[in-house]
Amino acid sequence: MARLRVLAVQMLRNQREASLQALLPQLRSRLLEFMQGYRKPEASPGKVQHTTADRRHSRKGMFGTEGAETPQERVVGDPMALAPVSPCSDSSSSSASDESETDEVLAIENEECSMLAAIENAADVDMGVGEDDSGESDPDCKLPTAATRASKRQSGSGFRGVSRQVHATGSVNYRAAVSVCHLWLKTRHTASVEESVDFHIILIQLRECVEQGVDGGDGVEGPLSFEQSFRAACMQRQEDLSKMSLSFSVIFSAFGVTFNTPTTTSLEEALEVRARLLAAREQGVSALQAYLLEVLMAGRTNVRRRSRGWTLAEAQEFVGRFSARSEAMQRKREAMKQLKSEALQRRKEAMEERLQQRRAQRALRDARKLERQQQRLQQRWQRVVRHAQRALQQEQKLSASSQQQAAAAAAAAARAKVREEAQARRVAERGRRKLRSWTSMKNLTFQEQQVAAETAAETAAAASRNMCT
DNA sequence: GTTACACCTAAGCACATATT
DNA sequence: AATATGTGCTTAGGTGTAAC
Repeated sequence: MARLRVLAVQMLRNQREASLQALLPQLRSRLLEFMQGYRKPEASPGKVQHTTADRRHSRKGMFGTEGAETPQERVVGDPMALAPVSPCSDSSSSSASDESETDEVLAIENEECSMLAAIENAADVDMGVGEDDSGESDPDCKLPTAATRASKRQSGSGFRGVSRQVHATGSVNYRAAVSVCHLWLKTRHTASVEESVDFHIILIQLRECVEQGVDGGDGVEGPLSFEQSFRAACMQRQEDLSKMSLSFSVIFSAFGVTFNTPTTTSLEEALEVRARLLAAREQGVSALQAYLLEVLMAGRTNVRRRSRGWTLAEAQEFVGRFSARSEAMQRKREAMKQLKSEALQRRKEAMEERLQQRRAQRALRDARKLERQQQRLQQRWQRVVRHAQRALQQEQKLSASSQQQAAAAAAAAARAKVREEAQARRVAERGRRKLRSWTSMKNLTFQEQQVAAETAAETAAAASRNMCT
């Protein structure tokens, strides 16, 4: 394990500048080499037999009281190939140079560990998407999409599709599992992570083969049904599959209920259950319930270990969930619809209310405007009235004064007339006096008398005019 | 609705120890 | 010695759920 770390870190250090694409296959192949080298010597497929010796050995290893670690224990104790380890754990089997390098590794482990994990993931991606020509391609241990890579969910084993179980006693087990179109394939548990990874690789190859068969891909004569394709793929890998003690269950969700059928070791049974469940789902809730009830109540023969059976009441209660859930979903849909329409109604009402408010506001504004206009008119009117009154008063004043003036004028005119008349009389008197004096002057010619008379008349007239002005 | 897990429960086995 | 019972461990089967 330490060697692997050293190799990994060396490669990282040496090739940090190199492109990731170039680095990943090498790292991956080294990892697989290591894992191959550490493969458990005994390969006992099928049921695991616990001999007394095995168990004693296992217990010694478990409690760590005596004896050297077996390879298996080392793998179990160090399930993550690239996980941190204590410095002394590998000291007995490591060379001096390895030790120093291990120390170095440990020193930079914190820094590198996350990077290694990232690279491991990236390597998986690389192998899942791009093809590795090394012949050790592992299309299986992959995190194929960015979305999956970003997922917080992480396999405890460090390998996609291989789950890890740690028991209270500290023992660790691995199991590979893959789902293929509702069919869930699980291998037996193994104590060795690499064995489970191998199993998972085989399962993924199987899945790809099945999908190719269904799609009518390369080397396949036309599209096959899922069952045909699955059977054919299993036939091709019969030898590998026999080592894995595969068990099948159908994972399915319908009408809002997710469930899985009881596990079976019979592929044919699993395929049939799957096909019939899919068909029943198409037909509706009651058809699905009927068939599922049949499945649950059927005696189970193709199992390694029988789990609890279903009583009729339990099975009925379970299948009843479908109709209940279906009804609940229907109710939910209706409720949603109702809510939606209510929301729409509320929105409409709110809009109407806002509109009314706006109208009321506008009316209020208009009323205020009108009021202001009226006030202005009123004020203007009042001003006009005051003005008119003042004008009238002035008029009246004027009229009164003009009357006084007229009266005064009339009085003055009368006085003037009197004066004028008096003047005229005086002038006339003077003229008469002159005339009398002229008559006394008898020696004046007639013409001179005429001129004198005219002059006297003009003087009288001028005097009269002067009086008038 | 599907997939890929993590996690839990319990069946089944082997062994130790107590009882007959 | 035979049998019953308790304990420890492995692993099959099943459930829940996050992420998509």
